[in-house]
Amino acid sequence: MKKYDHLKIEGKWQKEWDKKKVYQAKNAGKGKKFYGLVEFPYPSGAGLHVGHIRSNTAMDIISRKRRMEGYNVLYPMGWDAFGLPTENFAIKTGIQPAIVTKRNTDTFRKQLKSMGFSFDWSREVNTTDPAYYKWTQWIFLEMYKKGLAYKAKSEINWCPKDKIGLANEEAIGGVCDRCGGPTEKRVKEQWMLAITKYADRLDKDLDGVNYLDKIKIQQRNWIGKSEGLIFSAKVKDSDITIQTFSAHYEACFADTFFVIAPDHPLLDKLLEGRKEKDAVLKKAKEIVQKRDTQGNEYKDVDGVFTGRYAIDPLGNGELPIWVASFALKDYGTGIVKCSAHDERDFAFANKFNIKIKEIIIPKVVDKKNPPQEGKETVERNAIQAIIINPKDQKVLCLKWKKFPWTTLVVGGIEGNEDPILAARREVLEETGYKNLKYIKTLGGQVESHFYAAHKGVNRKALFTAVVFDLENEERVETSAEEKSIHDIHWMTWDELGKDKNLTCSEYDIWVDRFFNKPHPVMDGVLMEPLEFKGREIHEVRSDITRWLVDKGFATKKTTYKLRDWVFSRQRYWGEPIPLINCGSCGWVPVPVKDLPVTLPKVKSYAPTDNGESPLATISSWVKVKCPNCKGPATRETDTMPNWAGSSWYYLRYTDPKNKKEFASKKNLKYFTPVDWYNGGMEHTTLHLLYSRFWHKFLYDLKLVPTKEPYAKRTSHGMILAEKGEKMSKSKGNVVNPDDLVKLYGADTLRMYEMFMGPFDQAVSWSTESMIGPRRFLERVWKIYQSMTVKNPKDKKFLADYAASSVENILHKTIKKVTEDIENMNFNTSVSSMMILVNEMDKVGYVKDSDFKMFLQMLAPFAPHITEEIWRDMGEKKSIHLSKWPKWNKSKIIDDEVKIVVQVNGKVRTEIMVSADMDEESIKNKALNDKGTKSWIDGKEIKRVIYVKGRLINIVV
RNA sequence: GCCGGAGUGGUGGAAUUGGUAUACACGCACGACUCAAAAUCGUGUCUCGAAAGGGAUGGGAGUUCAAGUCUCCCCUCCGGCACCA
Repeated sequence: MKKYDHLKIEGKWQKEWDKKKVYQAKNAGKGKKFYGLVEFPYPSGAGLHVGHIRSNTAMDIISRKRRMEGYNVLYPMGWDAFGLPTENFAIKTGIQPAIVTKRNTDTFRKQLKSMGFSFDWSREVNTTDPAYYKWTQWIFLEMYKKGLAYKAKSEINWCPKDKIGLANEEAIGGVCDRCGGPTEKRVKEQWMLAITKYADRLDKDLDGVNYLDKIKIQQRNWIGKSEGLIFSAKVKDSDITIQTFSAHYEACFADTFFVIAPDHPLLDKLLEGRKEKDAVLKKAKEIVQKRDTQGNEYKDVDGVFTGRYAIDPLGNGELPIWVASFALKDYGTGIVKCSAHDERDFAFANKFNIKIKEIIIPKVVDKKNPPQEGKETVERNAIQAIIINPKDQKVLCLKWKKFPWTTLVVGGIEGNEDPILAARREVLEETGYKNLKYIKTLGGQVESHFYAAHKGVNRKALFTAVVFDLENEERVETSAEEKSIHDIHWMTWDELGKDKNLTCSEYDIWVDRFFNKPHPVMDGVLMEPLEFKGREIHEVRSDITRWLVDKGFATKKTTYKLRDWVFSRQRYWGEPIPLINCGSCGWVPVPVKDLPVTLPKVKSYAPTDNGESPLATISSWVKVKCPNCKGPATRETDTMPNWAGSSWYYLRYTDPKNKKEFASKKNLKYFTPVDWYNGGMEHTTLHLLYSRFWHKFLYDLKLVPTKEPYAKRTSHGMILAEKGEKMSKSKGNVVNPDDLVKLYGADTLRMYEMFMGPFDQAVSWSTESMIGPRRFLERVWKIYQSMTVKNPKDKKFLADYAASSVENILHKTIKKVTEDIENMNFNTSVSSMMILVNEMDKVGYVKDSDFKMFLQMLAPFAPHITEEIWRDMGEKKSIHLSKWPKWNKSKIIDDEVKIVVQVNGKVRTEIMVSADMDEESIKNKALNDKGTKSWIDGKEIKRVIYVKGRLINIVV
């Protein structure tokens, strides 16, 4: 028997596929096309990661299946090769980035080829290739011409020790990634791309694409669309008008103060000539500094009064304007109108004793005695009296005799009666205590809904809680009637809260208010404006919006969290920004005929002392003639971020060698959109959003045929190291795929990565477990080698075979694998193929036509071993160009089915019935089965439930 | 804090979407082959119980003939965002 020599087999077929161009896509082929895409890797020095293999194998399986289904498949690969690690390596070693990149991409290519991926290598692209980045620059200039690229001041992270601008990921927590020292913010003029102009479409068009829900949700959160209102307010004693943005404005009549961001541009003007100016600005600066250095850790409620007031547009008078730590200059208008009905505003008002006004009252529904349908609802104002005995701090409670109720003293307010008087009266009537000292009223009213069983009506009560101290025990005799209703008890707050019969849904509210633990009311019933009085806050929004706008109080406004894209980097290893700065003409685009602006060679790759790109040191490159006026001018020395090249690479694959356009219309029309794009969740908010933005821009220029670049987007889970931590060089837990390919083979590695767990979830690596898929492939190999009957004509053999389960399981497996691949359930397709192989092994023989179908189904997973056996069986053409097997319905149907018999939901026995037996007969058979008898004998059978082809449940 | 996702044997995980919980695989134990080991093959492997039976899907309640799956509350872990008005 021949040994399964994976090294020999895999090398042989990889060469053959290359030679025969098996995986090359045809430009504008006639038939149906499929464009499968995986994120092109950054060719780091560390080489291919097992995570790359997971994603690439998945799309490889899908692409291979599509090919076998008759599609013209484009499954390309390339290099996202600009970036920091290469540049930092160059700074350290002096080796040119281009040379390092060449070296790394060669390694990656070799590794990817050794995995047997069906990439069309004739379409390889590289973002650092001038022939590629010519078009990156070209698209940028188109954006510039349309006003989407502009220069603005922006903050960068700056390390004063290394004198270098740092990317955000290099300055996490305000610490320099290189030297560990503190970083600071520096304001620099930077090129920006106006992605916010596309924010609405980037949000809305998600409706039309097939992305995983979690991806859409993350993108939507990132874009952060929020529909709200703008209020304008005149500042008192000045001609300034401030504007505020609110998204939650239902309670805007409660607003009692304004806050402005400490770094708001208007702050200076607001303070002009005022005595508070210096103190306020000092405080504001302090807050901004804390924010910068502490980042997300900074959560202090802090602020200062500006000394100025603005006139409330809703007629609530002059409201103070404060500087507040939580106000952000870049969101909304940077100024907020604040009320007690917002958590942050409330905390701020509390801390600085700013007057508040509450216009939402809480609404509670008694869960024990909920309002009953069909009963009349009686509305009234009422009190709850909280009588405290100062000796032991116990609370006066009533235990009802006819009902299982424990309550406070409760009673209605009559007419225009004062709540305190009403409370005194009720306490006297119900308990006889007459000497009470008024302490306080617990906040505003609470709207309470319950069924008053003693009165037989539903009640909507507006409760006010009034607190008294008991001065002494002196009581008047209460009426016999009162005595028959309830007993008096004194309980601590705690005892009361734990009382099973407590009938007071307001209890938690009273406790919080009593012990001065105020929290903002966010939900409940609106009291102002009068037009909306009594309505619940969560259902009033659309009406109150219309009302506020119609009355001219406010105007509608939509804001986004998404910010414009900072597009400049003061780095060497990126696409030069193709603009020229001319003293007389301003910024002038490099003429298209002069593109690309290529990177010159430099001596040092480190940024200059003042934070400029190293390109700035090469005066021969920087100094140019203005393309416009021919006068002296200088080149922009900033480069693009590495998100630039990846924003459109999928377009270049369709026509990678085109010198006249970034891709021909014809090819774009045929191949785009990408039918299926798989990648990591870490690219959901940046790369995915950026490339959608570029694509939409190109669509507006009518340069691409679709609104969206990717029809479908899925994502893979991360592969973690054995202990469940991230793989990283520093932890030394990185798995090297090269070793595994040598030891077990690419087919085994591919199978293992598909088998190890659900594709979309994170899994821990386990080299030990790889032996499973390896054994599986060896078993496949062995079955083929020992398969003796090749062309069976022997009737007895055919009859035996038909009686065996191989054929049945084979067709079931084809069905399962066919469906599983579409849903990326690779782990279960592998396990079902394992079950099939175990069966073939057990039976001991298999028809070769059936074995071939099995090989075809396995081919996308393990392309080498299947090709080897396929050819050895006499096939002349590649298995990967053969037709995807179809399952035969009639072979899936079982003649006999197993029915589980349950008694009262517990499995008691199983019966075998023929598939066409009718329900009645099956039920009878189950009831008379001896396994069932002992469980149902002498018991009344109440119901028999039959689930077709599955089970019978006998209820006794 | 907010938004996602998850919690099932010693381990990775399955479960036709409400219908036999633990498929498949790893590991482990025992056996066969072997002078021996490796590899391979076979048997066993949630738990209590001698058995009959009972109990288990993070915890607690509920709906149902039937719950890993649905509903409510709570706990833990992972990912993303984080003062977004």
